[in-house]
Amino acid sequence: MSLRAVLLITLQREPGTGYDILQRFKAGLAHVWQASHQQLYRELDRMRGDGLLTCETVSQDERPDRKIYQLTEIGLQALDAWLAEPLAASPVRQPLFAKFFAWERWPTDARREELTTLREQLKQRLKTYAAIEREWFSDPQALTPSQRAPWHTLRLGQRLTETWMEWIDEVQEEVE
Amino acid sequence: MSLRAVLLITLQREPGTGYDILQRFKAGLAHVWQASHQQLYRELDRMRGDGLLTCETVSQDERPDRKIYQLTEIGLQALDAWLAEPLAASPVRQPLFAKFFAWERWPTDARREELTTLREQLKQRLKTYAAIEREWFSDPQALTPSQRAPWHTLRLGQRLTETWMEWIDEVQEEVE
DNA sequence: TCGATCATGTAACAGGTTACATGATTTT
DNA sequence: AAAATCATGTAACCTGTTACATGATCGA
Repeated sequence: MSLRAVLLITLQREPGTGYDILQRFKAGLAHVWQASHQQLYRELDRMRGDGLLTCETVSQDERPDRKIYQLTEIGLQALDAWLAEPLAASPVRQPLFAKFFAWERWPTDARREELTTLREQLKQRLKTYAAIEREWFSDPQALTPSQRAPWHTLRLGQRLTETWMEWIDEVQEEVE
Repeated sequence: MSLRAVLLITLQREPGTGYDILQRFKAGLAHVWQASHQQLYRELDRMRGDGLLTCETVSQDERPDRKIYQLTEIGLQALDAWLAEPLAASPVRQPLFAKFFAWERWPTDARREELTTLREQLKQRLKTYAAIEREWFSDPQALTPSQRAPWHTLRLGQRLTETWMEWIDEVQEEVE
């Protein structure tokens, strides 16, 4: 259901195509949701079938058609129902932690590479977040409450990432 | 693959039944992995079919049979292969963040309840972590490296949970 | 000329959830 | 008398991943 809800939210803000939404996931929603294009196209078609969206096909010269999706009244109601319902707690799944439970069998080289690579990815993630912050939230004090709310999520994303990075540094320092 | 790897690790430490593993997930591995009993029984049977595990059925009076699973040589090799291979970055999926992007449509009551409930769950999680720490890692200084490694994962679990809780407090303070 | 971007999909498979099912024993 | 614990499963379904497919334009 959550992918569906995320699609309802982004299309409620602004109608768009599957491709457009993919770009939003990469740009302004990188800390919120990721999905493959296959998943998006399939889910958008299902949502249209369920009456949550309408689809308008726009022909373009020299380019594939664009299928622009837009919320219906039913879609809006589904969104409101989802917002009213508290989320279930998300299950814990940390495959990296599992490796620490097999410490004796985990070769030192592999461990070093694993942690270094992860640290790089997290650093990259922080860069992405900083770019989003510059682009959308350059002056946090000047934001209206409904603009400030998404900004909070970005801040948490940053802090969680920082917490991870600090931990990696500590672990590496201790075992090297 | 990750569930399979977690099963390999826990069975390598000590053979056991699906039910046993479920208890380990609740007790000492609560910050690492969660899975339902259905998933465990299905996966254990598949792993036996793939030659990663052997299964010994032990009859008990007055109780259902216990099926004790144990790693085979092939299972050990599969574990080593998994440890050597770096993990793929885990996809970002934060349905709660999505709600913040629909701030205007998110009723105040629902939001308050959502955050309060989540905070309670996180607090509960910290209690669970504290219990694990008391039980398994009561004297961190005295641990051998291979005992200390899992302890590190518990510490990160705690810090991430604390980061979340601090953020909830800040958000609630700002909007109330 | 090669890779990236624009723009859409189908099909098979893997992983996870929910519902249903059984039945004795122990604890409250 | 009711609920939790012990111990196993089947079946249907939903969600996410991987592989395959098409085809034009634009910049290096």
